[in-house]
Amino acid sequence: MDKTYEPARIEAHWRAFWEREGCFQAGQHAPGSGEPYCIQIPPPNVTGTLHMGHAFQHTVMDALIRHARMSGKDVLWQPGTDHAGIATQMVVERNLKLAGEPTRAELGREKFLEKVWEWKKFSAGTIGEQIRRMGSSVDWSREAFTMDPAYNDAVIEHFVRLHEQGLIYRGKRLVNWDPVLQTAISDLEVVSEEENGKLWHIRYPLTDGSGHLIVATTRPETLLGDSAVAVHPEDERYTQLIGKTVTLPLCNRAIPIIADDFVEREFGTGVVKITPAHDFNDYGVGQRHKLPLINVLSKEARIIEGMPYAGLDRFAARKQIVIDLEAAGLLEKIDDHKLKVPRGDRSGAVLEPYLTDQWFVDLTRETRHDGQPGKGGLAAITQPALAAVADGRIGFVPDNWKNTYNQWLNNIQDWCISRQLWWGHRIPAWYDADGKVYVGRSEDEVRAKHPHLQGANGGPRPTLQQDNDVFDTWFSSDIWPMATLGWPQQTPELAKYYPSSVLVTGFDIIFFWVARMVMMGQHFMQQDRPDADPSQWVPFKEVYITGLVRDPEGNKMSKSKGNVLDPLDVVDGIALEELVKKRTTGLMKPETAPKIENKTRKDYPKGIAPVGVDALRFTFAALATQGRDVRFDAGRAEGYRNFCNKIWNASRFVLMNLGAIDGETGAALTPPSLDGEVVLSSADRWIISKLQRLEAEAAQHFASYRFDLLSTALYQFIWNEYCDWYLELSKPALLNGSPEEQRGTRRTLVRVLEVWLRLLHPLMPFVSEEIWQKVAPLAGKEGKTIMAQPYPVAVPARIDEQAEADIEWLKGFILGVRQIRAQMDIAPGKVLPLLIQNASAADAARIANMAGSISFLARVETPKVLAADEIAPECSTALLGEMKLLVPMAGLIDKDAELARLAKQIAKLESDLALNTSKLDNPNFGKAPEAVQQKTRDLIAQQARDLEALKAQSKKIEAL
RNA sequence: GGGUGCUUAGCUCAGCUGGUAGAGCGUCGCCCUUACAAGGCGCAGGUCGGCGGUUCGAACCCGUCAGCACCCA
Repeated sequence: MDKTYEPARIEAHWRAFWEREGCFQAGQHAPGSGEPYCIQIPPPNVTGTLHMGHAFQHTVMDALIRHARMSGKDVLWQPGTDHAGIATQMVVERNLKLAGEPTRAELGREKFLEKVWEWKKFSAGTIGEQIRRMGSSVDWSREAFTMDPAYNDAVIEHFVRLHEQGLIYRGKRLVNWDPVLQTAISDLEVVSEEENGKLWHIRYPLTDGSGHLIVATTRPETLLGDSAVAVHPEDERYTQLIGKTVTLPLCNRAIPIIADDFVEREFGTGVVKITPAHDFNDYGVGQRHKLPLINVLSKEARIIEGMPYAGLDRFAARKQIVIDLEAAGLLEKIDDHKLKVPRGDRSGAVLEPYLTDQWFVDLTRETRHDGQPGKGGLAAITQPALAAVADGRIGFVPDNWKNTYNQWLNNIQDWCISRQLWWGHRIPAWYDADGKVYVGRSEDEVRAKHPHLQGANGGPRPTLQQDNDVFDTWFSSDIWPMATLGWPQQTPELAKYYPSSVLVTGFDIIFFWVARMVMMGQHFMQQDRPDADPSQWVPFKEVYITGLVRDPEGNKMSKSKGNVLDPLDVVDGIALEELVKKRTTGLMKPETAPKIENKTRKDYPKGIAPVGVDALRFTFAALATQGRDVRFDAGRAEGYRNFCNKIWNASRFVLMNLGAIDGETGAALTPPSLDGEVVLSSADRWIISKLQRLEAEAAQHFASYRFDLLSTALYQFIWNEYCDWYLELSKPALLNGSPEEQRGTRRTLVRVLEVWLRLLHPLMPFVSEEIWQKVAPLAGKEGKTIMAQPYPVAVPARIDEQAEADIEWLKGFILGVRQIRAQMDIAPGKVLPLLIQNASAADAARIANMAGSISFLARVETPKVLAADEIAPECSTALLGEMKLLVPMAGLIDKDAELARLAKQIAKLESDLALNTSKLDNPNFGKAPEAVQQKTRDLIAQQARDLEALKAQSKKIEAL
């Protein structure tokens, strides 16, 4: 064993070993129930790389998975990636541009898709490598991709079935249109932020020449498509005008003045223009008042042919229209105005409400949209999804996230699932020459279903044209839990692993993904398993919502902000200059580079030190509190790297003391046998007892997903109990104990170590495996890998309260001496004489039993217990219960220093005592439970006794 | 406008059903003590955002105010 912990070598070795040995594959299990346990990875976008958020969630999932595997479950951790339609298409287009290759349009659909597949192959490899390096024990043999042929079939199947059930419709609706990407996007992909704009006040002359109305608008260019102007029905300023018409400026069309109570009287002039084809509110007004829809924009957001200003971009048109209105004397005024501008979350382009034909999933109707008998989407999909959480078949952790889920489902809109992209699942709909649409699993199926499409009497078949569009990516990941297990085939895997045990994901995709998986999973599995318990319909039993990883200032990490970290840069370390370079190259907005550089230099002045995978994983676990933000702190990761080093060295100590390695060289030796009689000391029994408590705690924290508490418990036990105390206590025992005692201590050293390595394994797989391999045989354990060993379970019978009390007493004893030593500036190596006054019989027995430990740890001579009538010399004092620890001052301790030390203790004790006394003096304290009262009385007695002792001591010294 | 959180030591955060506030990192002092200086030992540091209420007792429950954050419209 090397003298220092070097993670890189260890990690590479065991990663290869585990995969070679097939340790991650589903269907195998340690001795136990073999009950299925399944997690499906939230599939990362195939184009990207793993970021800190992925690494965090993968840490959590891998901990759960390794814990389940060690607990004897039949474990499947399903990996895979998502084709991420828009994102991927954008990335590939950008790459083509950077490489100076032909554009998407120039390539054409087929050639372009070849390019995307090339990129996918490369990118998926990177992601897979990252997942491997983090030690994630996913079953690679089952890796899935949302564009795999089988997965594709599942996507088509779920669309066709929904269509057959009347839950899909195609319609001309106003959708969010991205004029840059030239596709529709769903409400969820719209980001609205307040921006500075203008409010133009425009005069609309009354057609009868009796004056004009002033209309306030933020979008003057849409005036070309106005169908009406509207006022509030109770707005007295305008009531007499309702029903008249105004003449639309620049167009000379007469449009009606209508009344609708959606108009806010306080906004602008209280008169608004109504443009039903270019505004969501106006669309509703148009429906209510049967107004014509006048489209004025093309897909690129230019004014269309046949309109004034034809060919002008929307913003150019706005400028020109304002100029022309001004020239015509129709512009009343221009105010500054803040407004919410909707932008596409991918392109950043200002979106247009745009009238196009799109496919929708009905989620809002009680009955079928087409009037056929049967349930509509509200009854068939949305309400059952709400019920699954309401009746507890799906639980959220933390629980309050169900509010977010419910709120969204209660206000849901129909889902626009078509996208005008090339990369994705092409919509299985075909159009005949008349534009009539047929939906089916394939063109053949469509023709088979409709005899008139087969060609009469062997004549030519009518041509069919497939829909050019693809599905929204989320309309394929919504069946991830089913499709990765083989659905729509009823496979054994689907039978065994569906529903999965838990979904681990961030709160930001509760709507996008979680809710939609529940909707679809339940809808289809209810149909496939009509007789099963409803708990078998949902896609997962629990949803564990993690926080989002943020930078040290609490900002969300994003490439554009330049504050992203590659988890592997934390693992391997990265120099500042390299990190700056990484963050400032390939930016969408190169002008932000200086700012990013400054922030990087501020956040990581020395770069990032390498910590290894185990330390990073442990850091994530420690940060996995129930909050919604996780601020990543590289210093914390370094702290846990040190923890790894501690583990490493503690293990070296154990192996050395068992004769299994050479202390100097670290070379392996043949250790002497530990067989034979053993005697366990208080310390041995104490650490075994503490271990039981740790095991119980670990079980509890896994059950409640409290990885922060789990990591703290492990850290405390390993460092503060096992290393700080038990290893130290073992030293005198190994030096001076009888053969039986030595054997007892050696055995306890190695067995307790072997157990906590297993406890630690789900969080720190590499270092625990590396050490376990060496330690296990000495602890009488055999096995190929720690991965397949049982996760330790507490044995309550091994809790030893007597030993625990003994060691707590010992710790207090040693602390007392150490405090005197440190506060009196006595050299640590100096062996002190020690007198004991007022020792009870129990104290005396403990002193006798643990004399070796006391001398070694406190660096004192054998304590001399004074008889009741014996007079002590002048001493520095520490109290332990009623017993006094006395270090003679002669030649060691300064009188004033001791007085100052005592005074401080006295002051603290006095204030504590006053507090407790006043509590007890409260006449109503009698209402408190007896146990609480007794505890307070005991405490007061103790404090009073200590106070008296210290005061007496102080007086005595003062008198010197 | 509707909703959900947050405010505890210099920093990042725990604090279970209300019973004299905890951890890690950092700071300070002493130490290269034969597993570990990526270490050991010890100390310091908080009127738990403000105010009010319930209670014998409030970081915790209720109300209110202030500040911050996020989501939805």
